[in-house]
Amino acid sequence: MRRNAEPPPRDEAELLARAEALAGLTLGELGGRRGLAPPTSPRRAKGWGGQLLEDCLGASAGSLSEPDFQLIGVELKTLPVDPAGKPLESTYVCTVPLAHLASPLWEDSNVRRKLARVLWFPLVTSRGAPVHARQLGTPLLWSPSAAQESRLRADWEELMELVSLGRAEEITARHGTVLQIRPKAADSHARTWATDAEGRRVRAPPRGFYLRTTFTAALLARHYAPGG
Amino acid sequence: MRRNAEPPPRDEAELLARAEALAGLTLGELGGRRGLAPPTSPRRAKGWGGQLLEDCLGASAGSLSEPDFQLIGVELKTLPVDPAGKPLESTYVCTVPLAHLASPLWEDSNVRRKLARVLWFPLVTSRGAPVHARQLGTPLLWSPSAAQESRLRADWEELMELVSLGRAEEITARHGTVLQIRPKAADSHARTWATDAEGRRVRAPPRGFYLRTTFTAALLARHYAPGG
DNA sequence: CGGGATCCAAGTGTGGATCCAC
DNA sequence: GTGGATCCACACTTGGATCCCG
Repeated sequence: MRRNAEPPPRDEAELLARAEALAGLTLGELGGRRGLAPPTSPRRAKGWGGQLLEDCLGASAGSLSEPDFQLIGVELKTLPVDPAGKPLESTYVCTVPLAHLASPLWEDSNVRRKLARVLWFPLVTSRGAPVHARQLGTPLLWSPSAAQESRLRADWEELMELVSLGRAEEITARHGTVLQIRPKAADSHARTWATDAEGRRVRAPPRGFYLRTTFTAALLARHYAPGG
Repeated sequence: MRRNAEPPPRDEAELLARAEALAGLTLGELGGRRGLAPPTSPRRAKGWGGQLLEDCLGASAGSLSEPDFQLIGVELKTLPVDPAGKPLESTYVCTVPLAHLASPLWEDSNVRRKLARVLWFPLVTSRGAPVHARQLGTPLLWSPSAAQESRLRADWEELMELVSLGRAEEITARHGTVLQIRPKAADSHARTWATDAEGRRVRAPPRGFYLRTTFTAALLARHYAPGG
């Protein structure tokens, strides 16, 4: 990837215009424009669509801990949906900081920063259909409503309190109503540095924050539903 | 590399025996034993000989900040020499910690740890000869004499005092009588984190500690010279 | 159905050093 | 001669996510 990437968009209007121009294309067609063939196995296609879109829309290359579109502060997220528009998967947000004991503030959190402004790109994914047939829907430029941010914040504070106490091991994907914590690693053997309840540096599985499908489903529904 | 590496030696005697059995071989012959052909361009061969030898002698794979032979606490260093046995290059020891302000102690330094016990392997390198013709000399298991350690320590303390003051930028390869600091990076654009004179985190070129050739020449001479 | 497990690409850092222009 | 610049391999990390079995 990162071959012949587009220049960064200068403002949200330009980004949205570019994005809307891609609606309706399949990943096969989009890849063809850049001379790239989608992986044939779905397992090997994880992330491929998202990175292809980044190139096509001019996201800054490999920006670390920066929004995908740094200049204008927008994060790009593809969202696999079924033909009815219902999200099929949870959405990864960012890694969970397991090594810092100090109880952090929502205002300073990566979750809040990442979700402050998002360009959602639905990707219509039919069960059993090949990767190249996945089809881009209509993109949506979004910021959390007050109610949405409250829910995110409540979950985040509850989860991070456990993390700050060195009790991250107790957290499962069942915690959190809209935001959850799940493994985020190459495999279950991966380890990163964490702080345990006694303040010692220990090895623990890396984790990530994810948005539940109920949250992204509601978000899409508010914009695309008849009368929404 | 790391293909079919040998098991680690159990003690210094076993390591030295294995090493001595390789004396006289060329890199071409040694690589042939493992089915590996030396790079044809000298530029692309940097480090190749050293890593090949690690495999042949059973060094622990990719051990980070650990001696090459962890079990027995020995570091392996190849040393390019001319046909008369005189070192052709300085010897890289370890990276310079640029980010920590606290003035460190020689006793805790990586330089001291790395050089506490070294298996030196001369590699006879004739000017203009191809990589495969470089020939292993007689290995030497070494620890610093009291006088050698005093010199290393004096240089290290002088250099690290400047580093601790955030004045690493003032250091050139001209400092130090036996130990020097030089760039250690993919290229001159590389940057790592450092602390400046005002205590701010800044970007700076990565540096390494190197032994001057005068030091390694004297070290070899003491063992191999007639009457040494 | 969804919680736990996994997959790819690319950037970064470290360890192995020697190259080469001035 | 040698100070500054460079070269390769590989582990690790992060960012992009979706897979898939119980």
